[in-house]
Amino acid sequence: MPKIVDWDAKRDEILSATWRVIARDGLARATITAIAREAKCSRGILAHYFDDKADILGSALMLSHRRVIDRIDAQTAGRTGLDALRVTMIEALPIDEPRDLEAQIEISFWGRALGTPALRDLQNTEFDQLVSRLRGHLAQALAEGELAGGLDLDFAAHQLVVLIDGLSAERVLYPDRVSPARQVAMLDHLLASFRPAGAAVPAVAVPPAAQAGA
Amino acid sequence: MPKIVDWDAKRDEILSATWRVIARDGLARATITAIAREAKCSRGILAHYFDDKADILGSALMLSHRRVIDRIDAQTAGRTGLDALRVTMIEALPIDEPRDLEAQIEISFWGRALGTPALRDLQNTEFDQLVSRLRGHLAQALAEGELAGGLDLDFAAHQLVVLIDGLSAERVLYPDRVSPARQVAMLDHLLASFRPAGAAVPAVAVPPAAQAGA
Amino acid sequence: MPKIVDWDAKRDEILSATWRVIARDGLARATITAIAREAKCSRGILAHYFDDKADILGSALMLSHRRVIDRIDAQTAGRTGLDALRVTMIEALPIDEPRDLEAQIEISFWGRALGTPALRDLQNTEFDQLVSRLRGHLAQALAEGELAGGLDLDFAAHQLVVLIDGLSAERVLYPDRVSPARQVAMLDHLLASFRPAGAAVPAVAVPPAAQAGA
Amino acid sequence: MPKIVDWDAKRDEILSATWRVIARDGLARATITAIAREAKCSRGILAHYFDDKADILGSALMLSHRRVIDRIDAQTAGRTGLDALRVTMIEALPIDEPRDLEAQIEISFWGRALGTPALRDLQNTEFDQLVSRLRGHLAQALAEGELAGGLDLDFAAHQLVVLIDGLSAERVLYPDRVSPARQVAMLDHLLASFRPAGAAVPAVAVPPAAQAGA
DNA sequence: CATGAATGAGTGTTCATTCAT
DNA sequence: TATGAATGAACACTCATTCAT
Repeated sequence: MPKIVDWDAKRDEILSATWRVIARDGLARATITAIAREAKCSRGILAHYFDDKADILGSALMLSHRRVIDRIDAQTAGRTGLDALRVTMIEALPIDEPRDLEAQIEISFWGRALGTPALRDLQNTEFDQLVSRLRGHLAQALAEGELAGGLDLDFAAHQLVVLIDGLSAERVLYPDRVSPARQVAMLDHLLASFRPAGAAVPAVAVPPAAQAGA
Repeated sequence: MPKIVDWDAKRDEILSATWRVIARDGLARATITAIAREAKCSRGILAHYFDDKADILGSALMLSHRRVIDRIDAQTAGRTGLDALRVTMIEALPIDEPRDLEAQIEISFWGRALGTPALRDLQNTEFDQLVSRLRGHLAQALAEGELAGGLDLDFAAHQLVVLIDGLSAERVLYPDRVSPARQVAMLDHLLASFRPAGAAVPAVAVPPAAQAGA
Repeated sequence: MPKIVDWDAKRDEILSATWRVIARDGLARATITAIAREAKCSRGILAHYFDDKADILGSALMLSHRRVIDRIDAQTAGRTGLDALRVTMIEALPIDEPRDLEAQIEISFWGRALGTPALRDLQNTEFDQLVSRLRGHLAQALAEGELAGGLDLDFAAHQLVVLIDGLSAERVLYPDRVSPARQVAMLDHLLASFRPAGAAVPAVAVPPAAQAGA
Repeated sequence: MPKIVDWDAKRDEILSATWRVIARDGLARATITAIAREAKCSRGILAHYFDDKADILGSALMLSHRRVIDRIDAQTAGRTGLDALRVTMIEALPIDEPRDLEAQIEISFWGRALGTPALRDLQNTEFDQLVSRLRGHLAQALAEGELAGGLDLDFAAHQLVVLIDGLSAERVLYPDRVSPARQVAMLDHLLASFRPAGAAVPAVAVPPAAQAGA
């Protein structure tokens, strides 16, 4: 059914245009007109692919989340324990341009979530999903003896999420101060604190983006 | 003689009303009408105390920042080194209701800062101010032998700021998941990583708010 | 296929409504609401056809000028010298109802031009255009021996423009005192002063409007 | 009663400030606030000297008219016939800076008069007053044999008023194109046409302002 | 007398949405 | 399926006016 493919492709195209507008001008200026102009289509056409503006914005946020998840799924395939955990975190951090865009979208929606219960629920769901992934990798790492014995897995998973959110916010607000290398260094600093005392930190490959941006 | 009003008090009253609207309905719904209704005054009177809406919102953000700074100044008086550092961090974290409000204001403005250069500049200035404070306390702590010898002070100060931003965002988005006790625990986890290996962690008084909210 | 509308026709319709409002209520009362009501459309639709209110008012003035010019072009075709000059003047004077309307529009904008440089520039351009037309006809008339030898063409052209402006202002302010016949009489009085001493004044057809309104 | 003098002086001071605002920013921007700021007093004080804004503007226009009349009275004292007529016209033309200001005020109100019957009436009264003065001087000149026998006095008086209005409008809109000397030249051109054929035009003193601005 | 705080109506403008074509 | 004309509500802001001090 090529029709469906076209339909989804058109939706994604519109949502990508929405991202660009939000990242460039801010969520407050992401009007229907601006999105339509960025997507090079008429305003009315948006109503065919989306119910209303809230649907566009919500879908844009969900698409952003889904892309991160897909990327994490692709990267963690075949990996286990701390290795999988670290790769998951790397994919969630804004260490290159497309990930910067995702972080900008995410932070833009945080403020709006305050007065929009639907957005809060959506973000709570995403939060649960990410935490449970991280906690799963942590549990596996613990079982494989990679972590210190008394580590509180819930606490550790939460620390990781807080690190993602903190670094994402900083990266968006002060892009020059939060280089990819620094992000990875903070991640590794936190991961090191999870390991048993005196454990040798394994050499890990620094992702290309983090090298380039350092 | 005209009616005497306390100009600054009236301004603060309007800005407080602005905070409440932002925290309750979000920045996008913080209209002049909503602010005037919350402040129990007419729309027109706002023009007497502020140039325009941008002035109101910007002033609201600056007042929030100033209150945090004032509180930190009051608490750090007479303290030095890691003690002063920890107190500074505690005052910057959303561990009770008024601090929650400040965090909500802050996160609300993050998204808007994307498309508003004036806001970006304002927040960059605040960032510098906070980092230099934290770094000052760290340098003093290092001089007093409280920290590990090889500690990178800039990196450590940055980690602290990232922790504040990450916890603030989480607290605003998922208030039930980020208890005050957990925030303090994450702070102490990070501070412990700054100390020399094997150093005894001094017993610190957990702030009342963190106890109550746990 | 979307609804087909004649863009220019719709614009002209709105501008005509604008004229009526200005002539009836004055430029100060020519609000967007009043114009929309006169044009029997919503306020929002005006934004589809014009950038903003200044665009509406400026376009209204330019359309008025253009209609005068078009009329002059039509009437002067095939005429030369003093004959063309006189016809040009007749078309620029408020000697019937549609020309009265144009004069009202024009005089209304004079006051606003004081504080609006864009309007001043627009009117300067129109002034140049009219003066050069008049001077061209005068030069031709001089070449054909219709004028007194020592006539200062620039001065004469200026006198004609001053007459138009003076009669337009008077007609708008005191319509009952400035009949079409009187306007033509003043025009012919001035034209007679351009002719060689003792020259016979050719019989000219008084325009129907001037007869009717006398 | 010095109190009254002060009161009138204060009124005149406010009205002069009103003139300056109108001439600089246009009638549309002549707000109560702008006038109060120009007059260096509070907004509320204006309510003590005038009923409302319409009273301020109307009074400003009337004061402008009264000053012209006073000046004409002073200059025509002891003069008769064409001499008095010419002096009257000179005083009514914008040939120096203070008279330019009066012309700007006058033209500004023309547009507003369209939608404001009270202003129309006021200006009609002024028109009558000026025309009757001019006609009186013309009648005297005719009686003294200064004019051509068949001259239509009403028509001639009207021509003079049209010249004033036309030159005033031109001077306001295109100040550089309508020098004082040119204004006087046009006036004298018109006056010459009133004289008997072949009559010698008496040498007249060109006013200093007209000389300077030429 | 004089001040300036306060009000509320009115302005131009932006915007999401609907609907006929 | 797609267009864009049209609507009406909401917005920030300006302003003349009133009134307590």
